[in-house]
Amino acid sequence: MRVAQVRDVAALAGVSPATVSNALNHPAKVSPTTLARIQAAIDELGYIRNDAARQLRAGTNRAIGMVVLDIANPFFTDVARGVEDVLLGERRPLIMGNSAQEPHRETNYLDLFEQQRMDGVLITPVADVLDRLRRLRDRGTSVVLVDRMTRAKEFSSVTIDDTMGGRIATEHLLEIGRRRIAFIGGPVNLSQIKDRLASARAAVEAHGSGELSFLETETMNADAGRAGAEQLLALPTTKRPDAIFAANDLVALGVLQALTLRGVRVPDDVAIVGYDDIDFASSAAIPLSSVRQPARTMGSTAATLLLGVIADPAASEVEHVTLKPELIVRRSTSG
Amino acid sequence: MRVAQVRDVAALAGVSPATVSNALNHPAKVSPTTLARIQAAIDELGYIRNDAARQLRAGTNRAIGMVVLDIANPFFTDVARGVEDVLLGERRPLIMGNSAQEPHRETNYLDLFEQQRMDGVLITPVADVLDRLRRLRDRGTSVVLVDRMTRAKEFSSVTIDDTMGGRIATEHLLEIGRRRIAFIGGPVNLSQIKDRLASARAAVEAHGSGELSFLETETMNADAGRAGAEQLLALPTTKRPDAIFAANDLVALGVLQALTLRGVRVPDDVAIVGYDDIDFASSAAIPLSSVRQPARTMGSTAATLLLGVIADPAASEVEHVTLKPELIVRRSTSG
DNA sequence: CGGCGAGGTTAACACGATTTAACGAAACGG
DNA sequence: CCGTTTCGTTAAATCGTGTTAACCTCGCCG
Repeated sequence: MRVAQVRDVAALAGVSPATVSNALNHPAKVSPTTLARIQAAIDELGYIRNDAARQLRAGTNRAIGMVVLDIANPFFTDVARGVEDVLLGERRPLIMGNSAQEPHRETNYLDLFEQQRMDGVLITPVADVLDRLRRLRDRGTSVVLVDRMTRAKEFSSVTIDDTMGGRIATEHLLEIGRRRIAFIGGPVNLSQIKDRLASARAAVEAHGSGELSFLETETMNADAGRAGAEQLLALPTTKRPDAIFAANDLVALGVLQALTLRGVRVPDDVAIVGYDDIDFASSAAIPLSSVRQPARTMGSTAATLLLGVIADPAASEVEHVTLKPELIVRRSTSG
Repeated sequence: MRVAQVRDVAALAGVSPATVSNALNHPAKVSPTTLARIQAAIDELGYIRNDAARQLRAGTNRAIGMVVLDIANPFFTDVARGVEDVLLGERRPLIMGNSAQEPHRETNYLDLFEQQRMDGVLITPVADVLDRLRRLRDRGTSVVLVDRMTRAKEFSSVTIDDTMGGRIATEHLLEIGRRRIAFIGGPVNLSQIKDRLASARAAVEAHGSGELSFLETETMNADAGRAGAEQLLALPTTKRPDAIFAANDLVALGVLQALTLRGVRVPDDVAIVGYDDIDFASSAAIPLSSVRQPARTMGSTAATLLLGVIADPAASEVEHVTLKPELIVRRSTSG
């Protein structure tokens, strides 16, 4: 069955194709009566415009591409929700791709977005894709970075203040009387980890008493948390930490599980603070204190920033928004 | 800056545009030496083909669209991973949309996929979109249903055997000596829930002794689990269940949390079985027994099925694949 | 030496919607 | 009554690639 086209609609409505196009894209230019006739014809034929043709002629694709770092991590799906919130209002489709932290997947999606001549792209980069992003921009696709910043600062970005996050978590542990704090997470070449760790160290130092140890992991999932906890439990009792600061909630949940299974009381023996405040943090057997990252807000902010750049790529300044995290205290640090 | 086109590449390589097109799409038709010259020109200019033009001319969009029911549910992100696994190998981009169980979002994505003339669509429908799907198919877009089946059976589908899932979970609870089993989940008009509940009832009946109560919830998240558990705890001790079968792991985690906080011992006082075996099930403080759904396999199967239909829409029969779930026993049912 | 076939290349058109410039008709004022 | 403006409509050109049928150039064989 042949699919209805503009000229079919035009024929049925008794006007020319150009008028149909005007009706769809510039309704003000068409008289109300013909507008109604055209709409009726569209409904009758079930006409749906061919977006490829529209795109080719218009030279622009209204869709926004997003490369998510890890779709299995609730933090990033929350970010995506925030982006959707904004784009839906603008009637712009969101094309989401999952790089799963693999550079070749990331490249794949960038290729796709480049071929599609997208209006804009949001990305949390895995590999070094700066040159790719520059090329995208040169071709007319606006780019905003999410949860990452480049040194050169040539692209707008939205990040969350990790220095503050590390500080408030550590200060909280110190305030409830803990002195031997262990930080679990990694790898340390992630700027997020670096910042959280550094500010945790600074907080301990500023406090005067207490000490901070660091247990680096390769990944940040529950397995890493379990392994890290086991390692700490192997220490002689006097050396054992009385508080653990996990680099994210997945790690914290792993830690919590390992401690529980070994009969260590949380928070009495060991307090735990996580990071991200994913849904599961509050659903844990012992609800987890966590540094809440405004993930959804980050998504909506990034989308808004991107729309601004798209609206006027030349004029708009490069802008870096830093959002503030917030400590959510729950049972795991307040026996 | 003007973007390089086929004719620019052709000019630089000293051939005609048609030859460049042949080099890209039918390399066998072009001599190796000119092929090399063209490739060099492409690299030098950084040429990237305009997919809108390709699509318009070819009348087909290689991308596959997927409408995910709830991107915040790890079960569905696992399904998506399975789909990706297959499509990546075929060099077909996956365009993922999240309906978040809202009909208007679902419609939005279907509109998009229809305008884009996608080759294929995978969907876990929320609302009644059968007529939309039929129209898609009539326009040449193949459709495969994921985790759902229509009564009319006009579309291929992949589902998981919920009857079996309900049975094995219940039999397991009976085997470890539990007799008062409560099923928590809903809404009951979901065929999944209906099947799991019915087969749980059947299993209890077949066993001869024991009873099954049903606590319906409106949604299936941790909050619903917490609320349900509170309700059960309010019962007089003799009426309290000694086992809970939760309709999914999110509910089960909520139940586990509520019980733990109230000092109920799991599994000694109450055993818990969940459903889905999401990552967090094994990471819970008390690792959760759960009916594992082969989510990733479901995704890859659906994708494979879809590719088959796309390859030959006329010849291929409508096919329904039912995958078998598997019971994973952990601490929550094996003190 | 002429005809033939194969492989490689080319020119021209097609895809479906949008835009531009031109056009006709109605409305208006002098 | 005629010239001008306004509004709605139209024919034709355009976007960048893929395909088709024709074409050219060799090399080969009779």
